[in-house]
Amino acid sequence: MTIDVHVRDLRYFAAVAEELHFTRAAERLYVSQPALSKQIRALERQLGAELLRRDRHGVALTAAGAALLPHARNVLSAWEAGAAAVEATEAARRSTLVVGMSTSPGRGGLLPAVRSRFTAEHPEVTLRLRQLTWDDPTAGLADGGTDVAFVWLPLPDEERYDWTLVAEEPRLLALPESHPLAAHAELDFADLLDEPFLALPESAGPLRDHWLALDARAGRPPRIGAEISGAEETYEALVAGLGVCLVAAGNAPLISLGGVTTRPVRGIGPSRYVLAWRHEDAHRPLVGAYARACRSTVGR
Amino acid sequence: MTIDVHVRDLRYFAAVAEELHFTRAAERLYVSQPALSKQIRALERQLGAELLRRDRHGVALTAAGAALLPHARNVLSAWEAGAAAVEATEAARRSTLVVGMSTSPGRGGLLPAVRSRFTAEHPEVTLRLRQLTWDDPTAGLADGGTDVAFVWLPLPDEERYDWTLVAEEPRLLALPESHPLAAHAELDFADLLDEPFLALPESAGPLRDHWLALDARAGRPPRIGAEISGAEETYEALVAGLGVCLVAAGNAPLISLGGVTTRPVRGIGPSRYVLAWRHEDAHRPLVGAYARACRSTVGR
DNA sequence: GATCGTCATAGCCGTTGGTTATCACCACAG
DNA sequence: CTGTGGTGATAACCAACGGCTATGACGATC
Repeated sequence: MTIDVHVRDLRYFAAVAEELHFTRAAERLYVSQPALSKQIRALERQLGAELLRRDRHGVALTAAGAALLPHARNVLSAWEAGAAAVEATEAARRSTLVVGMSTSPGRGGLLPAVRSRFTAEHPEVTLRLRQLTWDDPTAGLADGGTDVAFVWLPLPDEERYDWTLVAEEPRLLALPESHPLAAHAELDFADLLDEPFLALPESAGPLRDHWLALDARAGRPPRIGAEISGAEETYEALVAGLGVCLVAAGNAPLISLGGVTTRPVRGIGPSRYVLAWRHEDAHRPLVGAYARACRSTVGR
Repeated sequence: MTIDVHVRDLRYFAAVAEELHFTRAAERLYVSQPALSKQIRALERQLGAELLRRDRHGVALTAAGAALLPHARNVLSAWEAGAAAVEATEAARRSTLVVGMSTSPGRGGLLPAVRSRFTAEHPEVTLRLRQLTWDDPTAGLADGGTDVAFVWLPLPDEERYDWTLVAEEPRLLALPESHPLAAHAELDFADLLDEPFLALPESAGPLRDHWLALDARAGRPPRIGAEISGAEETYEALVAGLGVCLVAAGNAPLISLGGVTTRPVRGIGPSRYVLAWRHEDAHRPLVGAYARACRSTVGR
């Protein structure tokens, strides 16, 4: 059976113990004298001990009060430190922006350009870059690990996020150079329905379906050759012949290395690459500023 | 502008931070889960910082929460120590009885006899003896310095105290052997009305009047030779011829030293020596026990 | 696809913590 | 002796707090 106390009451007690005068202490604490009187009595009742003796000659500490006073001060300073620590952490958070991304956005120095625009406007802000795996299609937005993120549409829980368009790119088919279909300069998606595909993890949700082009399969389930959650992994799976996969045109260079190539595909739409943030963060100045910096960099 | 907090809320927070599970923490804290949830949110609102992140995968500490946790533990342990200190002090007070007296009660080993009876009944109790000056006719009862006290009636604020009779003794006149009145074996108070008297301090109130035998003066104000607030002082004042004074028969030996003597006085009543305590302490076991020990010692 | 378990919300109610107005008491000046 | 000023305590009132039960939204699981 622990007995708790309001830190305020200890502050009140310490003030009275210092002043040895209720009215003056009440003034110092910006409360009325009866309120102070009542709170001190409540504290005494709660502790089952008389802390202050009031008589004709004034106010004096009792033994119990004298025993409590240093501890009360300890509690007060401990709490002060705690509140300050939270405040400091919070201030750091407010002046730090974490940018999430799955693979590098690349695309001709987009990231450095946005950074320089942003830091020109907010030189005091620390900009942190965070790379996340493909398990999380929101690149850290969902769990608060990031404040803004470069991601591919569609996002899960779409209404929870706002975004601004970075690029809209056609999807190419990535496949081993040795693959029979590599002989064609351009492909038709209808010819790929039976091909094993490399797929994002289940947790990627609608984004996984998008890169499988589920909407172009008329209900026929795709064959899954392997699951991939990184660029190197994808390259290895392609070389190993585990399957083929769609990639955005802008990402083609990342995997078009020895033994892997890409081909245009008819019959599927483009993909949209966006900078996204949580809807509830829309008002945060840094989020807005970064989005603006991104927009004006892209729109140039 | 200081922000206070209820220690309970920190306890709640620490519990959730340890369990990382609201329902389990609520059980451990013996509160309902909604109550816990609400209090944590209130704490977060008060601090203006998210302390815990709740999402599909469970509960996790945020940076602010992690920053707060050790401080919260500090506050909790500081308060625990404070409460324990008060409790210890209070326990000591409950097991200590402070006995006040102005001069030694003397009277044939009364004090040791009461002590041995009392400690036989309460061997665990510390009995402290405290000597007080004649400025305080209640011998420390008024300001709480003592729990019980051997005093002379009448007391100021008589209704505030209870008492049990120790002795009823005639009042003698103490005077220098060289004084003309010392020639008589017995005196009449009417013959003393013009004598300068030694008086207790003003603060002694009605007791001062009693030792001046004000009620036997028919309104004629006494002549005050000096104020006295101790036995040695009284002896010196008598020897110096500053005045005479009344003393209880039982106290006569204390000042009947070289050059000072006492004589019976007709026309004034006796004095009552009592063990007294504050009325509000009447129920305290130790007070009652001491009074009982005193009564049975006296009544023997 | 129903169920379970999680945390959040709603609505209710006794308690708390503040207010102003007033009292009882004492010291002190006239 | 008698006002008068200043002390802390008390009364009456009221908004906010802190707890409860019941219920909801949402994933995870079988």
